[in-house]
Amino acid sequence: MNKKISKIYNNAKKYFGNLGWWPADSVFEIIIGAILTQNTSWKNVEKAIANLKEKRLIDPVKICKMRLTELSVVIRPAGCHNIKAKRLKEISRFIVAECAGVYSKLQKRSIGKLRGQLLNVSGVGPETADSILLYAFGKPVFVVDAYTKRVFYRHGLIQESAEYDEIQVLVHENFPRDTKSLNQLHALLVEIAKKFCKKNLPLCAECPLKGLLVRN
DNA sequence: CACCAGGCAAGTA
DNA sequence: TACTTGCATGGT
Repeated sequence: MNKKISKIYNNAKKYFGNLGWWPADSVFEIIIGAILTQNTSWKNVEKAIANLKEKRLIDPVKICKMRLTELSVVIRPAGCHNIKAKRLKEISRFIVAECAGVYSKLQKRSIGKLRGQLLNVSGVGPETADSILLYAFGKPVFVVDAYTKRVFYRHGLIQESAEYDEIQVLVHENFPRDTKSLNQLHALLVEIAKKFCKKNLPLCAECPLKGLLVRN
């Protein structure tokens, strides 16, 4: 077990403390958020979710029945609203078909099976699938995103060309495989990246991980 | 392979 | 003030 990821985790945690990520009122709200946040900042997603809540639309059956154009208007602040409206209907159809809103039915399935099924839904790629597995279903899965990739690259853990699955395997093999730790690790990496590891800029001198740095 | 869909915050000139 | 950048996925 390479200890580097745990060191990143410990240093970042000293700096940011416990982050307690992805608060939401329901499993389905998390699933919606996972779709809406694709290529989009969370601020914009919050506005779209607020619109959905106001109209009592955090409900897979209602989203299935709605007209695409109507849904599109409600989620507009999240960007790519026409595409994402389609994707919300796709994932809603999956939820209704597979569990009719009884999420414990899905939760009982293995990570491998559920991940495969989620990836089979149009508009759900690896990051979205893993976000749903971790945050909605509490499965011990690491979510790779642009921020975590950048932090790992700047600390010499991966090549710039490293692909999603490779990065995920690296974490799964070198970090405790439990839901709370993986949730916390992802949240910490995002905060580190935003504050100290910005794109196209040298690493900040104040970065709490700088002692672990091997390049840049 | 490159480009597009679309919004908004945050950063920079 | 006005321009630029970041940001997952699938279709063209």
